[in-house]
Amino acid sequence: MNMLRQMYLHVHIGQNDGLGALSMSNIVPTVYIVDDDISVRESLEELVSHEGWHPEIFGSAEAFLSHPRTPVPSCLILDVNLPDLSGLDLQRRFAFDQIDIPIIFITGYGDIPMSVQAMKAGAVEFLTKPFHDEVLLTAISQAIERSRSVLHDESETRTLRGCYASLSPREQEVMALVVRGLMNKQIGGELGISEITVKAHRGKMMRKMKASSVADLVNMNAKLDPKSRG
Amino acid sequence: MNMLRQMYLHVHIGQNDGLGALSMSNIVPTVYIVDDDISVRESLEELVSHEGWHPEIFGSAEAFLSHPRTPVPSCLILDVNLPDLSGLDLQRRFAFDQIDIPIIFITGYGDIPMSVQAMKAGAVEFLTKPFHDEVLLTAISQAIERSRSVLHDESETRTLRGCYASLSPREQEVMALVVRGLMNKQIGGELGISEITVKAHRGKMMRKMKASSVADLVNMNAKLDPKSRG
DNA sequence: ACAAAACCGATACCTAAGTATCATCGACGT
DNA sequence: ACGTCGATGATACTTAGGTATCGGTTTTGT
Repeated sequence: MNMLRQMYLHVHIGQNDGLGALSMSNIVPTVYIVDDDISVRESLEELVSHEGWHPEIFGSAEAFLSHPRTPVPSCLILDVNLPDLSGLDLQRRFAFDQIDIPIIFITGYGDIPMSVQAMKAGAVEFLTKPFHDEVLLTAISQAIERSRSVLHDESETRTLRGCYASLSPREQEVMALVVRGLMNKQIGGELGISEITVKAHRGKMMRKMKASSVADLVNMNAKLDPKSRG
Repeated sequence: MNMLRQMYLHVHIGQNDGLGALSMSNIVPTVYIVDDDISVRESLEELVSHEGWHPEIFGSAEAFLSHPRTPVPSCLILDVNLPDLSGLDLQRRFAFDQIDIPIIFITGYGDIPMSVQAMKAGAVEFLTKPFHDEVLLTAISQAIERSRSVLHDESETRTLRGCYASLSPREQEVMALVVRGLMNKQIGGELGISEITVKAHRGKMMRKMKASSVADLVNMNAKLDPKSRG
């Protein structure tokens, strides 16, 4: 336990690894704790900080929502039975808002339909009190791993969207046809323009997208538009 | 209800849609029912067949396992509490054997950890008795939809694997470098052969893979090797 | 041992892709 | 009104990709 804490402390104050903020391997993850029971909050806070993570506690879903979230790997330990806005409500709201934060539910009074709904909606874990600390800690680790990969993915997608948005309408059209494997003359036919003009658009598009090859571009497009694949 | 049954009957005896067996839209899906309670089996069998699906009933996990499964869209209604091999055991076994059949759990005596485990392992639904017929029927519909897409996917992947397996070792190496976006001369450099030889391998590879373009090939490769992407 | 296939490479030829330069036209904003 | 940018296209040139045909060696399976 103590070693773990030291390790996190060390990497926290250590040098950047050269990969930039995207690697996130030198950042202390945040564990949000939302529970209306003050004693639960405090004991979880202690447990989480003792493992080297950064805890942030809230007494209600509303309090959590009004708090700005920083872009670091994080997860949410969420009581199902909250006054006003319940844990499941909050999860639904995140889904609606396209916010992907891994959720670990805990509850004293839960039932099977509740747990099934939570898991269907993508929860990492659904624990009933009382539970062993290690079970929760394992779940947190998994959740944070997932958060890491989600953040990495989102940052990549944001960059791609930025590139794509910088394309002119024509360049976007040309790109769509290039990733479908059409030749320049076919693209020209589709768009009713000459082959040489297609080459001009295509070249500019490739530079704007920072794509080094068609293969590269196809992979970018798959990330931008996942349903472009069967 | 009656209309539904007639509809399924109609498509069953109707003509093929011209898309081949892959479309599966003219095939009656199979619903496997595994429960040790004979009265449950019979009532579910009646319910399922009344909806136009083809029920197959089993009294134990072992009986189900020894029965050959046909390649049609299907799902499994599985009692959690079975003697010998439990429902969760069976699910684990399917996961181990890479068999992807959508599972709907039903149980009279279940708890939350059980349901959470089942859902984590990919179950479509986890119902506690008693439940309304329509809830189960909705779950079955979803499960069969999933099965349809899984079958479609698997058949596609099988075809691709067949093509890939027909490639010579060298052709496979060339393909790997082509989908990474390398030019022929670079590929030659990597493999220590001349550019013209790369062209020969590449041409033969493209024909064997039935790929009409590099874009096409990249998409094929993504299906064959999903982790080739970030 | 012999045939088949894989592997390698050269010449020749054609098509496709990419770049650079120049030019025209219209839309949009200052 | 002027400048910028997007879109279009022509000429000219270079590089890359693809095929066909020929030849050779090595490996492999029967």
